[in-house]
Amino acid sequence: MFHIDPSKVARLRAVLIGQAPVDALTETFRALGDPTRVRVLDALSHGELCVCDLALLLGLSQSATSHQLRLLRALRLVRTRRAGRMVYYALDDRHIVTLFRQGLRHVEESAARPGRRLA
Amino acid sequence: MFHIDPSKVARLRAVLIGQAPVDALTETFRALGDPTRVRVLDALSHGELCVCDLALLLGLSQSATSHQLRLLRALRLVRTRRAGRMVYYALDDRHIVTLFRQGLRHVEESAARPGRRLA
DNA sequence: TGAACATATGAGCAGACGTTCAGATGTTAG
DNA sequence: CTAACATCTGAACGTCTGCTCATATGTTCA
Repeated sequence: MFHIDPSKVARLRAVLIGQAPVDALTETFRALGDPTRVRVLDALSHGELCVCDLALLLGLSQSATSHQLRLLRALRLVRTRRAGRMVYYALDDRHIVTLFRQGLRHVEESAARPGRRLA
Repeated sequence: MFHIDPSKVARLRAVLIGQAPVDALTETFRALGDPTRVRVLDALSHGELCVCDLALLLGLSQSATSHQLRLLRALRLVRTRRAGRMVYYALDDRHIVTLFRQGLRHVEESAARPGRRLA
């Protein structure tokens, strides 16, 4: 394989982020890269919800909802509050909403431009 | 399945974002949810690169690099500039960098807190 | 305690994803 | 034109993902 400018590549290596941040970023974005989880976070951005109401809202089974919430919790995107047998889920912090809204801004602006898609 | 507050759920339905924004958001975040693509965008945030140098930088085959760039281009995250036989890729707009950096801020702050993980 | 309830979790499966491999496309130089 | 080159693309393959199903955990109330 041929390369135009190996010295530029060498210089870049020193600037790029390391494996740990890459992996953390990937995990976070991957969590947001699923329609169900996007809808979960959108719903929770309006306030906490118990698992059963969230399941009703999204038209999901209780099990599927719980599995997704578990994943989001492991990534610290949501946190829980127990109230008797119910468990209420909420966004972990304002950072998540910011990230979410920034993504929305991108897709809205992107949709405004003429677009080509994959086959 | 039982539900605590169906009326709250009904009220929420009117506020949630629709399917088109959900899908667009999902697509965008999913594109960022892969370590290879995270590294591609990180690299391109420092300036445009041709496919071969990008492949060298990331230790990927030319084909794998091209496939990923194609995906990123379809999502309007990167754009191309042809110069002879070479094709240079660059981030499509500043929005992408913002989204990327906001994600970084989250994972850095999140890493600072004590964390629990999945099994 | 025991029954009912709300949620959590493990196994299994169909579909999606990222890579490699082989070959196509489009460009430059002779 | 042909040869060399840089990139693109389709097919195929192993892996990962998100769901369902069945069951476990932990709570409340009689």
